[in-house]
Amino acid sequence: MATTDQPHGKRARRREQIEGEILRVAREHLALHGAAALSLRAIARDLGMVSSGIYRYVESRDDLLTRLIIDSYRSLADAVFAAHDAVDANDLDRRWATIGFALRQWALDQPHDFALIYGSPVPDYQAPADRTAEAGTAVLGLLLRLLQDAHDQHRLTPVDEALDRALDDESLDDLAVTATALSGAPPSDAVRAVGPMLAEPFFAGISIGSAALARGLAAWTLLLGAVTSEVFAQLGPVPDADALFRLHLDVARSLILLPAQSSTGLSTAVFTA
Amino acid sequence: MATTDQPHGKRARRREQIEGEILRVAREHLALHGAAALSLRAIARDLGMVSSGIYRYVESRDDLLTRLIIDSYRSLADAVFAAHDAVDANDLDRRWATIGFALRQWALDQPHDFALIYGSPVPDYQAPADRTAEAGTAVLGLLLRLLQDAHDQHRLTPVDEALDRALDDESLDDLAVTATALSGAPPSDAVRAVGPMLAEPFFAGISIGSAALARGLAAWTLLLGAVTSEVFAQLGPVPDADALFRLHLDVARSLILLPAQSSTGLSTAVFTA
DNA sequence: AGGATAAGTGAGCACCGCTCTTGAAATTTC
DNA sequence: GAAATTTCAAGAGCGGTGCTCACTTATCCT
Repeated sequence: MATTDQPHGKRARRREQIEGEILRVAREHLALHGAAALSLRAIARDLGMVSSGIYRYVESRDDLLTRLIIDSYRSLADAVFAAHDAVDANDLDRRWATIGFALRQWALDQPHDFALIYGSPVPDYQAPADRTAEAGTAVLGLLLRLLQDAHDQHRLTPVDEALDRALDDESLDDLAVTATALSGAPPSDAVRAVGPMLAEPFFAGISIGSAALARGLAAWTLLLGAVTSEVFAQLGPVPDADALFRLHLDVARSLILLPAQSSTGLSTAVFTA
Repeated sequence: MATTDQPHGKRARRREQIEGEILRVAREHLALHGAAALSLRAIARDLGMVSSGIYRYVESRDDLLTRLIIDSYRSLADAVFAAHDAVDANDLDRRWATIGFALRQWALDQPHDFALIYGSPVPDYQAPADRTAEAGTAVLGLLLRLLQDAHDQHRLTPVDEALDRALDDESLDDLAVTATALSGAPPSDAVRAVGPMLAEPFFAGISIGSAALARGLAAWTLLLGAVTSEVFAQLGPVPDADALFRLHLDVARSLILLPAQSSTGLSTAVFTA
C-alpha cells in the first residue's frame, strides 16, 4: 500500500508541461485566427510533435475547445474581479461602471475569447455545462453581490417604477419562477429554478426580491448586448464607440441603481477623464 | 445593337434554376447542421453534380456564406415586417411588442440563421458590408419609424428622465456624432456618421433628436441581447423563457415609449393570451 | 457553319480530425 | 535487478474538406 495515488515521476512532470504548452499554443492560435480555424494538427506542428501525438493529451478538438472556454471564463472573471475589487465598495455606481468597462475592455482585447464564450456556440456540440458552469457564473455572481449591496443601502431602483408597473402580476409570478430571488429559499431550489448557470454559491446571502433580480438580469443582458454589438460590429463602424457604450452602461445602471444624491453621471465621468 | 443585355436562352434558365437549388440545399444544410458544418462538396453531392462543378456557380465557401447571410437578413426582415404591418399603426406599444416577439420567434425557429447574422462572425472574413448593409438595416429602420411615430404622438420617453440626467452633456454630444438623429442633416452625412449599417433610406424623414435615438439604440441592443441570450442559452436552461423575454421586452419598451394612459402591460398581455 | 463562351468531369494538392499499429521508453511489480 | 506493464512518439492511413486545373462537351452568337 503505497501512499501516492497519482504518479509523479519524470513522465508525469513532462506530461503536465506538455499539456500546458498545448493550451498555451492553442490560446495563441485562438487569439490570432479564431476558434473556427483552430487545428490540432497545427498545434502539434508548432510543438514539434507528430500530428497524432497530440491525441495523447487532448481527447478531441471539442475537448480542447472546452478547455479554452473554461480558460476564457476564468480570464474574464479575473479581469473583472481585479478591476472591481480595486474600487471603493461603497461606491455602487462606480462598481457597476467598473464591471461594465472591465468586461468591455476584456472583450475588445481578446475578441476571439469573447466570441468563444458569448458568441454562437461552436458547430454542433455545446459546451458541457458541468465543466463550464462554475467559471461561467462568476461575473454574474459579482453583479448579484452588487444588487444585494444596493438593496442594503436602499439604493435599488424601487419596484413601483414605470417599467415595473408594465409587468402585470402574472408576468412577475412567472419571473419569480425563472429568475427567482430565492429570498430564504434553499439553494437546491435555486439550481432547479434558474438552471446550472446560476448555481448555489452565488445565491448564498442574496435576498433582494424577484423584481430587483429581474431588473438585474435585464441590466446584465443590456451590458452583454452592448459589448456583443461592439465586438461583433453589428452596427457597422461606429465613430464614437466609447460614447455609445457609456450610454448603454448608464441605461443599464438606471435599471438597478437609484441615482445617488450628490453625483449624477458619475459612473461615466469617472472613465471619461 | 441587340436590345437584350442579359442572356436568356436555355442555358441561362438552367443556370438560374441551379443557383436557386444550391441556395435551397445550402439553407437546408444550414438549418440542420449550422454554418460551420456547411460543405460545398456535400451540397454538390446532394445536387448530383461533381464536387468541382459547384464552383461554376459559387465563387467560394465564403461567397455562399455571404449569400446565406443576405438571405437570412431578408428572411428576418420579412417575418418582422409581416407581423408588424398586421398591427394597428396607432398602437405603439403593440407595434414594439410585435417587433420584439417576431424577432424572437424567427430566431428561435431558425437558430442557425440567427447565429449567422447576430452570432460570432465566421472564421476570419467578415461579411462585406456593401452586400449586407441594405438587408441588415431593415428591422432597425422599422424601429426608427416607430420612434418617429412616438415622437409625433408625444409618446417618446422624455429627455429629462433619470437615465438621461446621468448622461452628462459631453457624452450626449459624443452620441450626437455616433448615433446622430440627423434632423435635417443631409443623408450623405448620415452614412459617414453612423456607418453603412445605418444608411440613407432609413434616416429619410426621421427627426427625433439624438437622445431619443440613443435610447432607441439601447432598446434595440437590449432586445437583441435578450434574443441572443435565449437562443444561445447563455444563462443555461431557463424554466420560463417567455416571462424572461417579456421582462426584457418591457424594459426595452420603457426606454422609448411613455406608458399609454389606458393600458399598462398591454404589450405583454397581448401575447400572453 | 464556326468560333466564342459556358458548363460538366475527373484528377490532384494541401489541409483537416481521428484511428490504428509498432517499437521505444518510463514505470511498476515481482 | 529483471520482468511485466503502462505510457508515449511515430508513421501510415481513412474519409472528409476547399479549391485549382486541364479537358471535353454543350450552348450561344454572329
